[in-house]
Amino acid sequence: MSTQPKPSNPLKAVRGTRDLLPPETALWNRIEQTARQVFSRYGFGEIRTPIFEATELFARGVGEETDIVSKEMYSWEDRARAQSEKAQSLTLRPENTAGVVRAYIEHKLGETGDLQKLYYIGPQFRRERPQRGRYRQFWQIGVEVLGPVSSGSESPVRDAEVLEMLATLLDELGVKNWRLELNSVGSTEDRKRYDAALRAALAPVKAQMCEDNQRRAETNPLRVLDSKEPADQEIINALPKIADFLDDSSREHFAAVRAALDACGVPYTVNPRLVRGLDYYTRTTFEFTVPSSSDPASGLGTQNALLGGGRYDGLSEMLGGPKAPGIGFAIGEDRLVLTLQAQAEAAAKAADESSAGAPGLASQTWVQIPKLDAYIAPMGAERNAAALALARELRRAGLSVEVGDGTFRLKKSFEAADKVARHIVILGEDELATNTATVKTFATGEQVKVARGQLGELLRAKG
RNA sequence: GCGGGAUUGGCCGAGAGGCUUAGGCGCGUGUCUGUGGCACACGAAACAGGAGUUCAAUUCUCCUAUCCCGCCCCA
Repeated sequence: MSTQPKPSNPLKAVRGTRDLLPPETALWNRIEQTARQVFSRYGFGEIRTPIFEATELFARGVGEETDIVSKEMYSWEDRARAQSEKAQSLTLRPENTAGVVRAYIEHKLGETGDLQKLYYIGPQFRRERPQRGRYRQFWQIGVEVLGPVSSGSESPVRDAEVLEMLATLLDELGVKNWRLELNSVGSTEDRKRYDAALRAALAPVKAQMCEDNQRRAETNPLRVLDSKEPADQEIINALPKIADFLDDSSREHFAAVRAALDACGVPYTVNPRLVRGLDYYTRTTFEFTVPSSSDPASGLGTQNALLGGGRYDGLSEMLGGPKAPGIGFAIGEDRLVLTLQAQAEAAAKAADESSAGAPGLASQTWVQIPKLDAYIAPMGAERNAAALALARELRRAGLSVEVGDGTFRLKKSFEAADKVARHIVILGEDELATNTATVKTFATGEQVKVARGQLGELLRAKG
C-alpha cells in the first residue's frame, strides 16, 4: 500500500486552469471585440489594473467575511525588499472592482469632477472547486461607473443605462433567452435593519429548516433567501421582504431605475430574493441568467448566472477614499462562451435534424473562420525562395496567404491548399521563366495563368 | 472543503479476468514526376498513474490525479 506522493505533472495545466486554442479563441476575440465596440458607444474607456494587489485591498473591499476572501484567494508573502522592511502579503485578484476603485482613489480621478466610465477585460483568480463554468483562472468583462456625487454617479439613470447596455450587448452577441433579475438591497443602514428583522423572523422557525439554512440563519441570514431547498420554500416565502425596509431615497431610486428600463423596453423580473455575495453592494443588484441545466440550450450547469453586478455607493470610502458612488458588473466570459457554444449547437441540431454529422466547428466557435485568399505551391524546393517572396508581395498588398513547400508532391499541395485557402497559386519552372503564376479556384475549378503583376488584383477580384 | 459518476490512439467510440484492444474520423505513404477533392492498398498511433487480489488484470479492489454532476458559493 505504498501510495506515492502526488506527482505534480509539469506538463499539465494546473487544476482549474486551461489552455484556449484556435479556433475557439476566435470566439473569445469576437466576444471581446463586440464588448469593446458596444462599451465605446456608451462612452466607456478601458482600464487595465495589475493582476495582483495588496491582500488588504480585497480584505477591506470585498469583505473579510465573504467566501472569496476567507477561503478562495491565492495569496503569498512577497519578499521583503530590504532588511528594514517586512514582507507584504499579495493576492491574485479575485475580482476587479476593488482594483478599479483603488486606481480611482490613487489617481485622484474624483478631483477631475468627471463621471468615470471604465471597462476591463481580464483574468481573475479564485481557488474554488472547478466545475463546468467555474475555473480557478477565469475571465471577466466588467464595467464600472463611478465619480463624485456632483458628476451624477448616484443617479438611477446610471443604473438603467448600464442595464440597458448589457441587454444590448447580449443581443448583439446573439445570446438567446437571457433574463434580467433585479432587486434593491437598500443602503447599508437599510440592510442592517433588514438583517435584524430576518434574524428575528428566523429564530422561531429555524429548527424546521435544513441544516444549511440553519447555519445560514446564524452566519448570514440574507443567504437563506438564496436557498433552493424545496422543503424550506414556504418558510422562506413568508420571511420579511427587503423592499419593506428600504428608506425613501432607496425606494425612489429603485422605482426610477425600473421606470427607465420600462421606457427603454428592457424586460426584467424583480426578484426580492436576489442577494449578492459581496459586502459592498448597495441599492440596485442584478443578475443576467440563461436557462439552466434542464435546458440543453444552456451550456451551464447550476452556474446559470452569466453576469452579476450592482451599485456600491460606499466602497470608495470603505477603502479610505472620497465619497464616490458607483455601479458596475462583471460578465463571466467563460460562461458566455459556454452559453454561445451550447446555443449554437442546439440551433445547428434543430436546423438539420436529419444529418447526424459530427459536431462541427459550430460547437467550438460558431464563428466562421474565413479561408485564406491563396495558397502558394512551389514546384520543387528550388522554387521555395521565390514562393516566399511572392507571398510577401501579396501579404503586403493585404491578402491572406499561406506558402507550401516545394518538396510536397502536387497532390499534397492541392490537399493542403484546399483545406485552408480559396485559391491555389502554382509556381513552377514555367511560371518563373515567364514571370507568371497559375491560379486555380477551388470553388469553380477554373484555372488561369496571369502575369505576376496582376496576381493580387485577380485574387481580389475573385474574392 | 463534502458527496456521486467517469477516464481506452490527435478526436469520437466498442469491448472482455487469459485469445490480436474493434470500428469511424483525422494523419502518413503508395497506386499518381505539373493538376487535388474520389477510390483502393499499406502504415503510425491508446487501456490516466500507482499499489493490491489472482496462475493470469486494461477488465475486480484500493489510493492518487484529472474531468463531469450535485452541495457550498460565485462570474
